[in-house]
Amino acid sequence: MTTARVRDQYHHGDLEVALITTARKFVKKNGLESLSLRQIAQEIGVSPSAAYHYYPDRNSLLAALGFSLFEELADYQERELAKVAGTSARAARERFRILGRTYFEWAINEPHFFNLMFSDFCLIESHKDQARLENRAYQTLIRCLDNLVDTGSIDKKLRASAELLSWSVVHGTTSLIVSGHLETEDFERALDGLELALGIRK
Amino acid sequence: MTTARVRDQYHHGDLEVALITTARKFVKKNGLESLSLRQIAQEIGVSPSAAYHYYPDRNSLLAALGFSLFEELADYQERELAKVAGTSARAARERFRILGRTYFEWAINEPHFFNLMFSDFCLIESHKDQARLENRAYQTLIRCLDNLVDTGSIDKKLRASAELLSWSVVHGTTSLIVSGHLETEDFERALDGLELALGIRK
DNA sequence: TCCTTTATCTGAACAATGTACAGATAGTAG
DNA sequence: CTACTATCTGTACATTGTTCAGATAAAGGA
Repeated sequence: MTTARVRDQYHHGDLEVALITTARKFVKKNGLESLSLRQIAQEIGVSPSAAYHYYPDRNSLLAALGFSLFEELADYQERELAKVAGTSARAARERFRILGRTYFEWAINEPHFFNLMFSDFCLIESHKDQARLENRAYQTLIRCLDNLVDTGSIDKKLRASAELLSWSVVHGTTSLIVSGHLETEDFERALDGLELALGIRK
Repeated sequence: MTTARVRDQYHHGDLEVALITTARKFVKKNGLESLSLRQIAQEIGVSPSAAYHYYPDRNSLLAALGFSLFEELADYQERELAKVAGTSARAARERFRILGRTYFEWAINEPHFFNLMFSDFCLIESHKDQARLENRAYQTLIRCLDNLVDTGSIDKKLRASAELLSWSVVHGTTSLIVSGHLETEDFERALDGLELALGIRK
């Protein structure tokens, strides 16, 4: 009976996570511009000023949501990567491809999330939690590239540049497609080109 | 005496461009989030509702500003490119480098502009003027890569992928640096890696 | 069990914003 | 000089983020 009495009570019980959850729902549907604290509060069934006990302002809520989305993306990527085990060259190449594809699909399926993650809102409290989140995805990429080196599938001369190139090609095409400057099919073309340029495929 | 009587008159005379000019000034300083139609109107010395004669809403004004910034960027790039003439391999490589660097510097110097250009606002009336603007920068890139092929500075096997790779690496690193996910120095490192991967430099 | 303290939320209020609309004003064409 | 049209004003309204004094509930100590 402790968890059931959530609504229509003076004390909500779990307002802090309810705020993010509801904000997530609104951003998913309508993007960040139209996100309203008052609508969120109304949806939860709480006063407009209740949110200010947990977040100093609207921007902070958006930032918190944004950072949680980085974790969601990393979770998704690791889940998909885990499906392809093995130490073969073929497996290493497929994991490299999956790493890029999951990033892209995440952005295509939830463009509003992608926009939030790389907006000014997720820049405020930078250089702290952010670096940790960043590392999680980055370490995955490094492991992936090391696998490719181990299986002799990548030009060793390019190993030092490969991380930055891979990340920027994947993020760059994704960003350009989401913002309507490239076509959806261009992503796979870019991945092909990247593998060619890195010597992963002949 | 026709151009002087601009302020404190019932008819402003050039409100349409004044709106964009003033909007430009505000976005440059404080970004898009805080841009207010009323502040713009006040700065120009005009009623809050005057803008609606030229733009149906706030988004349209931001879109118009955004598209004009694409032209500004293209102007800047072509101006800088023109400084390096010649058909030598060295000149071709330098132009390639300048093309990326101007894109990056533009974004670093005016991050708010960059954010607007690739925001949802500049996506509304897509597939029309946008394609034309896009082409202008894209044609410049193609000419640049053709020069590199002519001077034998680029791996012919990679020519087909080179456009997409170059554009996405430059835009990707720029976007990641502007949003605080990479360091400023990473841009030149990425360009080095790109030239290495494309066979432009050994 | 009662009382005090603390965390949590409400309610009313304020200034600022985007936008709509009826009307005023000024250039322009006849 | 008159009629017309483009341009801008003034007022109004709903909505927003945010503040702050106070109400309410939970927790802790006697």
